[in-house]
Amino acid sequence: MGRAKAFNRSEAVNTVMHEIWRNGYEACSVKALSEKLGLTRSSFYHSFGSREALFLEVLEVYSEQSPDFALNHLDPKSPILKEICKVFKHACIARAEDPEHRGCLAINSVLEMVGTHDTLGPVLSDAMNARLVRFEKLLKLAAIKGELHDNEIRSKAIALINQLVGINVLGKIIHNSEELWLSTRSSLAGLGIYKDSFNL
Amino acid sequence: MGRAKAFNRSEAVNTVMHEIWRNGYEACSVKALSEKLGLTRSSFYHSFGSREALFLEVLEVYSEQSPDFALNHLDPKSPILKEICKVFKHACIARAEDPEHRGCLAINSVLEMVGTHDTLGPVLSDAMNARLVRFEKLLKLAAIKGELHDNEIRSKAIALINQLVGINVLGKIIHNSEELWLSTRSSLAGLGIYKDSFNL
DNA sequence: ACATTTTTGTCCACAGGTGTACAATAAAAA
DNA sequence: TTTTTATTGTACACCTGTGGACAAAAATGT
Repeated sequence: MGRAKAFNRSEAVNTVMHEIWRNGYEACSVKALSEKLGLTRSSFYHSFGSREALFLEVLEVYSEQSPDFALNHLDPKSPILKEICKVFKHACIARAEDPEHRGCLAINSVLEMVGTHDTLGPVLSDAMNARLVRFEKLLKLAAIKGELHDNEIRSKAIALINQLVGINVLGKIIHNSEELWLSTRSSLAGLGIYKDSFNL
Repeated sequence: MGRAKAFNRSEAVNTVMHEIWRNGYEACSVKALSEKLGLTRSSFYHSFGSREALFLEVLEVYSEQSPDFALNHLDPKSPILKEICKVFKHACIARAEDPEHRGCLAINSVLEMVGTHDTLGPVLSDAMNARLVRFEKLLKLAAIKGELHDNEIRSKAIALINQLVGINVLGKIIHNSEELWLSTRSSLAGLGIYKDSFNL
């Protein structure tokens, strides 16, 4: 009953994700995306509703494959700080060694749309804040477990986001993951989050 | 001899700077800029040659009023680290308290164009690298003067750029300059660059 | 064969943008 | 007044984009 879909939806979302990642949201017109997908514009609108709706779908998929996704399902028994540091090292490698140096889709989008796009701006801003809150919770947990001094937790959480943002932008300029990581490690060590015993 | 210019060129460049700062380069079409300036498109092309040429002019003007411009003409006899920290505090205030939360024009442009714009991308990337080299020189000088350990200078210079980038992006999310500065101060202290005696 | 659903092709009317060209007008100095 | 330059108005030919409409074609299960 009924014709089968000719294209794999999640594959299409993935393709669009990479297009927006590479070129930014505004640079990806419905026409351009349709052509990339091998669809007509009519089919595009029929399948995805609108470019904005598709972006939200893309953002969800992206967040699940982002370097810091691991922090969402952290075992409370595991060494929190070490896991955080691992994520940062992973981010340095991912950003500096991406042959296209695209940075992080979410952060790129924050820069592009917070303050200018009426509907997507707030969505992105909220997503960023959620990341901040997540770091705050993890650091509090680490403090309870005795891995960290319990002072300036909020400041340190902001510092972590700050560091992550920096890595994503600097990855476009500095293409040497080792250099990026050594600098990141210095900063994390300064905050009392990296410890030499981690050996990363 | 000959008609006098009806509009102040540097005033116009300033207006365009604020437009690009607010909305990004690509969002500012020649038409939009011309209208903002109260010129026809013909006059625009006649006066500025092209949008790209005008952007380069804007970038130069911007860099001279950017929070970190002070670091270009630093008296070698002054306390280097303290001056650097002052610039960072100034940046926190400027970014968080900007009612429009535009961040830094140069960094926004890096995000928008490095990797996608053939001619402006490299210009922006080079400008960023120049900032990095400047921090490196300042830290070396500070080390010679005994203000700083002379190890990991390059890493620390990268960390400074990283911090500056982070502030510029986070200013779009965190609108509390005190919070931003306290976090920045923690990071700078961790790197051995901020010292309590600075009292900032 | 049939009903059903997806996908296509092709329109529409519209808004916005590019770069260039050229004649016309305005303002200032010689 | 004349020369010189700045600025305007207008036109061109073109490309890209939006969202929606509708009939036609293709592919599938029953």
